[in-house]
Amino acid sequence: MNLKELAAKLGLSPTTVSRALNGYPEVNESTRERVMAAAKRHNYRPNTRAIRLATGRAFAIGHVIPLATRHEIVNPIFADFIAGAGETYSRNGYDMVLSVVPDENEDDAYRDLKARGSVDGMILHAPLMNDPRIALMHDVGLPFVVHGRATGTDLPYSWVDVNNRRAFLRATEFLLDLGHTRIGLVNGLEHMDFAIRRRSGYVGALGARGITQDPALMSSDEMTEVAGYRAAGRMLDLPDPPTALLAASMISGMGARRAVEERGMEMGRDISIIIHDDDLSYMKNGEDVPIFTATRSSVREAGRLAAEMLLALVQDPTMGPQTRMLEAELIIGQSTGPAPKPAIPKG
Amino acid sequence: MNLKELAAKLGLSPTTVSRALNGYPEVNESTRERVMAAAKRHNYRPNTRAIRLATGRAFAIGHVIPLATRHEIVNPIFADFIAGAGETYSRNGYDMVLSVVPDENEDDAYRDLKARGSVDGMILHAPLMNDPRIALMHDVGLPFVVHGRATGTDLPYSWVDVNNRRAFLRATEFLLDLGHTRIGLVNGLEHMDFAIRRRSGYVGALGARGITQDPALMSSDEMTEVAGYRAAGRMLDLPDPPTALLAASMISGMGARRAVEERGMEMGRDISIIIHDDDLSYMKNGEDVPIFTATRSSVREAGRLAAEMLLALVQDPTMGPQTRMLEAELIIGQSTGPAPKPAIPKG
DNA sequence: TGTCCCATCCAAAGCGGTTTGAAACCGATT
DNA sequence: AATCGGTTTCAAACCGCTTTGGATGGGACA
Repeated sequence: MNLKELAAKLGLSPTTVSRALNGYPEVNESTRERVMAAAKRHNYRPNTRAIRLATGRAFAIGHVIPLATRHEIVNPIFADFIAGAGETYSRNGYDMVLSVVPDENEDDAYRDLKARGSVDGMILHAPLMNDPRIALMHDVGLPFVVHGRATGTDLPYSWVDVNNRRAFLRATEFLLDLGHTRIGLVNGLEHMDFAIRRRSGYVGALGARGITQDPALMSSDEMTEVAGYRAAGRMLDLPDPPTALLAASMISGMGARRAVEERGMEMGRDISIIIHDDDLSYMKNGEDVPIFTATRSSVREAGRLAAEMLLALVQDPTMGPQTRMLEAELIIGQSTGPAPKPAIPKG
Repeated sequence: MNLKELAAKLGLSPTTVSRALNGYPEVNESTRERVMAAAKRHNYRPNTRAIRLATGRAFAIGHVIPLATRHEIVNPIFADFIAGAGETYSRNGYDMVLSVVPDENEDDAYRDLKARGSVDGMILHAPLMNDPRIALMHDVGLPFVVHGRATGTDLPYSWVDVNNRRAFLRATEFLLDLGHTRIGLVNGLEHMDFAIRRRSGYVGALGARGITQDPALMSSDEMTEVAGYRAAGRMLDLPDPPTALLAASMISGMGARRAVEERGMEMGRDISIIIHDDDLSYMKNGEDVPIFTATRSSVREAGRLAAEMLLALVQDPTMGPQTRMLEAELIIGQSTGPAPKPAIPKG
């Protein structure tokens, strides 16, 4: 059932039917009702392919997912972001198209989506320091929103981000207040902007208390369980091991916990751990009592907000760059406690 | 730059240019080369919106993601499947459109995607027992592939699935061979087909050795860390606790591990754990030595295979239902060992 | 009664490709 | 020179919708 057939059945022109369905004023209310009723009765749905061609709009938002070789973006965090964004899209009648491409083709993917007219806007994931994609997107000329920020870029752009620096600053201060002075950082990859900011918060807090940073207590790797395990393990095996750890994610934290428990230590007593909790639906930080003390900020909510921002930009491209900073909460769980007294009693 | 402009520049008709670019035989080779060169030079990309309308095909595959209220599908396993499938799509010039909808609208979402012509085929996720979506999809009339199977459905359909029953049968036998007789099952939700099959494998293996099943040793819940923790904890606190556990996923297993370690036990010595490992990119089961003994089958690979199967079906709809059964490997890790001698010597 | 203005509806021209049916061209054959 | 078959090209219709630019008709007003 298409527009023409429906119009014929009603004894009206396609023009009028189209207008009636799309709420244009120049159609008699009784006619509109008749059209609406007939549309429902015949289960008419306008063909999106035709709408897209006719309007020149795609009613779709693109997400490019680079694959594998450089680093892996398809992680649980990404999944939750997508879920949040997708929710917003479908509520607004937009499709979400994911383009999974080998990362050497990433630039082409953005250009292609634009040139072939498959999307009206895009979300940029996992921005790096000086991320070249910001310039690329300006060149491409499609509205876009970055999930995160790209330090070093001087071009304007819209973003939604967590205040990563402040989150890790506060987490570090919290540990310092508990008497910890040897604090290890199990960070994400530090070519990623968020990881740089987190480190800056960590370093800043230490500096403010006059504690000099120790490179042996700072690691940077993928946010996987295994990487967290490895990094934590290395630090714990130092002659002068940390009494507290800061981990980049729930998953890193689980790895760290494995390393801790493997060494017969107990979290919250022998060693304190704070993680950043993205509030993933499948990886909740415990139930009533949080497992980990954590800086928490829902990445799903970030997805929703980024999508809303982007749709607004798509609807009104004259709107200038928008920004939205989310603050992480500091949630106290069972994984932190006062710094243990040194093993060799000092008095 | 569109087709008409390009044709004008070349002094050719749009027809010829279109044919030249699409490899039709009725165009002079020298003309084709001239056209190809010009297309590249002017960076011409055909507008997908127009192609879609003209050909009546969407060049896109749909995935419907029901949201939240019933159960949560947006999990790391899903993410990896999507990554695998997406890879195949883009290699074949197809888009992947995700439709994230409140689950009470799930049926409408399938119908909508078809009626509005946004996709040429769909993948069905997380099939249930007697899943009504199989009938729905037959009604909708688009090619589709199910990731998993739907026990109880008598309609034909294409699927890609892991041999879940056999995997859990073998895992259970492995534990029995190690002398375990009290084996707990930390299963996924048992309205999901894969969970039913796993239980059937587990029950089957016990039965074959004449061990009567104990309802207290069988749990069914979401595959989250917390749920795994809770289920394992409950079993461990029984007067007659299990000496081994079978967990539904890496994440459930991590929860189980937490419960185990919280009780001062050691995995592989005091209690054996086998998990099902979907070989998730962000949640590898250790490095050289696996953390958990596991039944392993890459869900990402399943995504690739399902996508390939679907594209074949889309290209040739007369092709009958296809099926593909994947066997899980049994990987020996550090989490299993012989059943501990009973605490109170019996003889 | 004739005009004018609205409210309402419609024909037709896009959108940017694909595809059908026919025309133009060319060398070969009679 | 006329005919023919094959190759190459093109004009125009079409996909299913939106949107522009009228047309139509009826009531208000002079």
